[in-house]
Amino acid sequence: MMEELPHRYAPVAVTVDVVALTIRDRRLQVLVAERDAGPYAGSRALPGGFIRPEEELAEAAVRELGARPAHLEQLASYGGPGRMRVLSVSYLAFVPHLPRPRAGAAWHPADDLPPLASDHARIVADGVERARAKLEYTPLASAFAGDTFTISELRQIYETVWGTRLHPGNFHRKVLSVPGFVEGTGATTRTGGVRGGPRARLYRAGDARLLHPPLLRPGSAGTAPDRSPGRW
Amino acid sequence: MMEELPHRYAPVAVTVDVVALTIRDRRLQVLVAERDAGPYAGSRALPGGFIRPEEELAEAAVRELGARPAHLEQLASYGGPGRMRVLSVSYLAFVPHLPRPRAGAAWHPADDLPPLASDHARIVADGVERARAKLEYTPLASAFAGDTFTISELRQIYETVWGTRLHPGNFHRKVLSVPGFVEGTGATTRTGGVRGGPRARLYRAGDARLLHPPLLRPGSAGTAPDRSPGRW
DNA sequence: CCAATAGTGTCTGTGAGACATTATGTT
DNA sequence: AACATAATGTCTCACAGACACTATTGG
Repeated sequence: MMEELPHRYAPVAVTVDVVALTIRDRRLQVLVAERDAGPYAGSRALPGGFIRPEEELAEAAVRELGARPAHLEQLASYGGPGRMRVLSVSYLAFVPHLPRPRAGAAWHPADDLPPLASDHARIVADGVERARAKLEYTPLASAFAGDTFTISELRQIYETVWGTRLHPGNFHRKVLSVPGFVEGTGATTRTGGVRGGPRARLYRAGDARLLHPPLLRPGSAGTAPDRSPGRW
Repeated sequence: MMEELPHRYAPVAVTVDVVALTIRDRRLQVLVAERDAGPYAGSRALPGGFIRPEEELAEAAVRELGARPAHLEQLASYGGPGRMRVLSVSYLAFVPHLPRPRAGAAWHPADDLPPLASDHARIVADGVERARAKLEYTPLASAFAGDTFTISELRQIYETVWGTRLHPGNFHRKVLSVPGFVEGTGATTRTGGVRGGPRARLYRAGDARLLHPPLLRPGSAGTAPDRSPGRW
């Protein structure tokens, strides 16, 4: 079925902006691009750009990111007259390791960002909060890790994204008790920790897509998933 | 700063489509509009239309809905080449009572919808799932009720949206134990239930915006095989 | 009287968190 | 030797769910 192009309505320019998160130096970091042209030239902004006629929204996000993330999901759309007829569809991406960012882009700590164009700072805040909530009830923390990882490495991911310390023993038992969260590889690390300790067992991501029961953020007051983008 | 209109990029037509939910006849119902013009004339679709230059996205959603909902939040955006350069930003609305739908629109049970245009059936599915999740950790169930309501009425809302039966006694105690969920009015219903029983106390929505601890859906918890014979 | 409902009490299993313990590594 | 870490065990508290029970209303 073909939808006729409604040219009698004022057209809108649609961009895709990506909140790409990784963990580097034990900090949650966001990919920030330098704008080399346009009215915001010289300033910084999220990686993004105008969508092309033949591509899906998610494809545009991957193209603007310049790499295939371990996880990608839509965040929200931001429009309104304050944006001069530019509608931004934002995406959240989890990127493992430290891929070298494409030219003109650099990682910045999520809690120490430079000034960003438009309302991108708010988009980042929405993305970080979404990421924190996602770790509670999905196994996506492993999207920040390599193919195999130890329970301690997984715990560090949680601690970094949530900004809290977690009890190592309880975390260990909890992760292994959730079906499908991780599965053992039979292997262990080649050496103990930097400061000693036995070799840790290596795990890979399991096949669960949701965690039952979830790993709840400590500090009982406070955390609830907020999937609603924008108050209106 | 002014953002220059990037006319060198192919423009896109942006619509806002609303998944409006209410509870009628103890069923979750969705507002469906008749399309009176355009390529889908005669078919049904979600209430929606093209955004206007001077309005916010949420304003457009309220305008297309034709009424101010008790709750409104953005759902997601749907684009891609399969939609012929029409990008749809969808919204989820909770509507209390049974306001008379505007001309050309009618309520349909969410689990028995007529064929809808484009991918609107999927948008409805996304909206219903979002609504179910929202009831778990927000007090928004009261958005389906009147100004005051009984605990039983609140429970019926949960049962209808979730499609499950809930234990009356446990639900009662749970709701009253969550701070800020409901607050008593001091009044009671004028009569008992249709089939008897004492007069129920009336409550109004409290000031909490999040429920902690949340009301979890039964069935989602408990990975172990269901050992309880009595199913509520 | 009978049935249905409002509201409360009580018990139990589960799980989170605090803390302890043992084994195994590194410096 | 000293210490950090991996992994597991134990205890307690909170809470969800099952179940019981009383009081109050309509038919």
